[in-house]
Amino acid sequence: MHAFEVLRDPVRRRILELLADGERASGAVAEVIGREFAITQPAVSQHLKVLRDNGFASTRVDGARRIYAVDTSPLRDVDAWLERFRRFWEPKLDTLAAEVARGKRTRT
Amino acid sequence: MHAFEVLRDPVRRRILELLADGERASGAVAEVIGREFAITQPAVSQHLKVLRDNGFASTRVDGARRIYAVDTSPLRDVDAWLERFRRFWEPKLDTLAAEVARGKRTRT
DNA sequence: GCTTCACTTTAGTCTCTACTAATATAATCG
DNA sequence: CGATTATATTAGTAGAGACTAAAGTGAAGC
Repeated sequence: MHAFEVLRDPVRRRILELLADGERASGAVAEVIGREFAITQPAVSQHLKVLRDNGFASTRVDGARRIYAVDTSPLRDVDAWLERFRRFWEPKLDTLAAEVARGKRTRT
Repeated sequence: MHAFEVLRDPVRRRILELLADGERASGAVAEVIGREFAITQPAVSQHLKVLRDNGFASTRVDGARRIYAVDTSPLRDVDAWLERFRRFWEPKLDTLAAEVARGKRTRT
């Protein structure tokens, strides 16, 4: 599944925002998301599965809990796709700045 | 419609890539896309409409032709959303470089 | 060892969307 | 004007996917 298809769903985007602030147990995510979007715990679990299956999140077992952490590699793909459009809104960067902005390391 | 919902479709992403290289008539887009994705002209026209309606493209009339140009403002929203995740893959930039990378103008 | 808690998986439904075929509109050309 | 070219719109359909309810799995507590 393509990164943009995963990110299409507002619930999944919100889950990633939560995880960006630090890892959380499935139940903790379900509690917040369930409240914000009025969906059930299984629904949240299904979204977590999509995120897992597509490399957006990883899990760690802690007793009966599953701790989720964000994995940003697919987001980098999105960032890379945007690359070709950035010149439309970052037109005036000089060469060095452009290099840096493009993520090309300037020193080790 | 949210930017990610628009970008979810690979056809629409490809159209934006084409338009990023320069404006094109609807028919020219339909010709390339129709060949690459094996879909009809009306299907491409419908995708162009979605892009128009959501601010990803603008049109100019040229006789019987409609010339499409990319409009990147919604892509900037995507870029902005990615912002909070960038620290995961751009951890070592010094302050100045980070400012530049973030698009905050350093002069003027 | 049974009950409870934390979470996932499955089955079924309903809505949404991308598509084709057909039709409409509107400019150009003979 | 009538035919053709360029493009958009409409109607209808099939498939995808997000949800709920219910059932399954497995660790923890008494």
